[in-house]
Amino acid sequence: MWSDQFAVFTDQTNAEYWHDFGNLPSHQKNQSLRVEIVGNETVVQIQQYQYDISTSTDMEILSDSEEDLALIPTTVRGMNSNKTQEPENHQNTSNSGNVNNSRSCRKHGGMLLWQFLLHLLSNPAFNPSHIMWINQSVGEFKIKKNKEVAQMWGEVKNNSGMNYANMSRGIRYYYRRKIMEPVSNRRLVYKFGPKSYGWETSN
DNA sequence: AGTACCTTTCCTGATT
DNA sequence: AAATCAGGAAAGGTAC
Repeated sequence: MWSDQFAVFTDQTNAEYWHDFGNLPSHQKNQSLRVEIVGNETVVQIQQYQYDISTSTDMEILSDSEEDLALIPTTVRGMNSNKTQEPENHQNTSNSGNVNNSRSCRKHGGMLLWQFLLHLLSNPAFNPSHIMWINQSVGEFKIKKNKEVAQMWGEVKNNSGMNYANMSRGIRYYYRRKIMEPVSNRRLVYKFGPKSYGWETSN
């Protein structure tokens, strides 16, 4: 359920990135991705199928350093696409390019827990069935199927012993770091904090 | 090898 | 009563 829309790729420095194909139709999903650094630009090549550049002109590459989430100038090229463009003056359009929820991120020994939750929230396969926004404008969401979500988190981490108690402890450790903020008296409700990003509805 | 970071595991006690 | 929440303590895993 997870791997068919998820891919990991590396750049020339062997840094790993993950990419979530979001709502791309299945025939457009493919594991064959390549990343090159050209000048100050990260070029992502998607091979062996037509990638509709018009729906996702640039990829969001999120830094995992805590200070700021610089958007790395990025070009996505479908190798067989006729519509391949060469934007010489790339633009850091913050979220507007990700029409299909396509999303990628520099790896940090795998996805982080809060990014995993955000990923589920942006995927209609799991939102609202397993997890849903309560108030997205303030980052508040509810985990509806906590056991299933914890098990999925275990799949991501290759840990079959993961359960909700352990996963929620990880979330609680986010409070001190302001990645999440506590929500009192609301069971299974959590809230993203100022140190997380990517959930804001407007910039 | 050492450290920093991000959990994971286990726990006790409180709350719903 | 069972599930969930709060957070301490320690250990694991990864990256650098």
